Amino acid sequence: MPRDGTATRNRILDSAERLVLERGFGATSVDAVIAASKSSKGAFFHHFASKDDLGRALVARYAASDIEHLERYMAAAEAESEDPARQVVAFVRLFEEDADDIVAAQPSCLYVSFVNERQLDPEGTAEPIVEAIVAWRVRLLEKMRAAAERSPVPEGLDLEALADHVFVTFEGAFILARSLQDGAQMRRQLRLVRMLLEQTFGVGPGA
Amino acid sequence: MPRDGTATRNRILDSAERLVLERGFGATSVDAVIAASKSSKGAFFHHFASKDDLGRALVARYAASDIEHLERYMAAAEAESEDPARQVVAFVRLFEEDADDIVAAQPSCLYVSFVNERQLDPEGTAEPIVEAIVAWRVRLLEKMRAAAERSPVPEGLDLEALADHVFVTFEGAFILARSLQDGAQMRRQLRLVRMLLEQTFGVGPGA
DNA sequence: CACGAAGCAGACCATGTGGTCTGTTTGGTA
DNA sequence: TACCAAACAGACCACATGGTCTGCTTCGTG
Repeated sequence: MPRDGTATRNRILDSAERLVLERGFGATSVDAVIAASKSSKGAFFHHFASKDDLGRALVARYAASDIEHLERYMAAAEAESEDPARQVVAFVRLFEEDADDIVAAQPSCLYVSFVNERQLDPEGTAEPIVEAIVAWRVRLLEKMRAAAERSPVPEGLDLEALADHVFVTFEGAFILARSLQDGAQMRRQLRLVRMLLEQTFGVGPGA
Repeated sequence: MPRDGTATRNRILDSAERLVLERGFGATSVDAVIAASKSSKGAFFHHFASKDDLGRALVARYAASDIEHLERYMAAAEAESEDPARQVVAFVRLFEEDADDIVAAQPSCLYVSFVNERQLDPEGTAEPIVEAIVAWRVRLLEKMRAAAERSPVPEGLDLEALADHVFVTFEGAFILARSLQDGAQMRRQLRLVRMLLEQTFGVGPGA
């Protein structure tokens, strides 16, 4: 294996991700990506078969990082307490504490760009996104089910919907924050959901 | 005033809205809009100065319709009960009941397309969106404040965030539903939020 | 009924776009 | 050191796209 081209490939992916998060995938030209990553047409199409191929790679990488993030924070939450209810709350609190940094680092969520502009084949791009969503759902749902067994929850509460609601809040808060151009909205929404979860599972703010 | 061109203009707006909701604004070409609306280049640029101008008109119309929707359902909710807490719950329930129709009629929210692909001048497009968001916030916040005065809510609850959370859930649920290609997710998320609100403001499901 | 402007049709244009091709450099390997 | 494939650089191309222009049709009005 001659020279390692992974560095260039990652530079392209990084630049593309920044641009897509700001302007959307359709509005991001490959020329713009090339300019931002200080590479060339030759380099780009050496590493990616097409623009759509870049899109697939972007989503795959983003989703993988997302799942990794989920597992890391879930592990940290599990280290805080044995009680599944407190674990769920701690999990959301960890994201809440990082909310400002998250929004500052990325003004939007990559999923939105690709889910909304479905000019890519659904098979190739939707897959990693669904995988990530399901990962969040499964991980949170097992905690919530365990928590619901220990302390009673409201009659007819849809735990699966509640598990998904964390993802829903993330996506919605991104849009709210971006619309109002106020990054603090993410933190506020996450704090709210954390409190609703504390209330639902009967977990007080105390240690 | 010669012949009335409003009909053509509306046909263009309707077709454009459908296309943008499905493929995003950037991925929607004016040629596609012209074809879908069975009009012509001449007609298009007679009614709209540019593609961006169409975008502004689309957002303005959508936001106005959104606010109208808000007021209509809020009035219906107010007709159901005198209790502000029950009014809030009823308001969400009305959207919950229409959830399947809403998702079927529009696979996404127009706001997302324009907030995410900010290739339009922020001044022209962001304005109506912010206006609509604030309208929802103000309308729900007054109800929630009144409800919070009657029955105690959890300490430190951010009522403004809770008011915005309805909008956040809408936007997030659109993305969830579209990602999973399951329109039922909207209804489930709205039902969940309704139950969380019932719980928060101490309103039982009974009449 | 003339006429003028709004409404509309469609050929046409300039440019930006995704993608190709040829050529050059680089670095591991026999 | 000769060699070769990977890694790039950048000119080039075909085409889609946003936008213009000319001209025709329709209708309210003097």
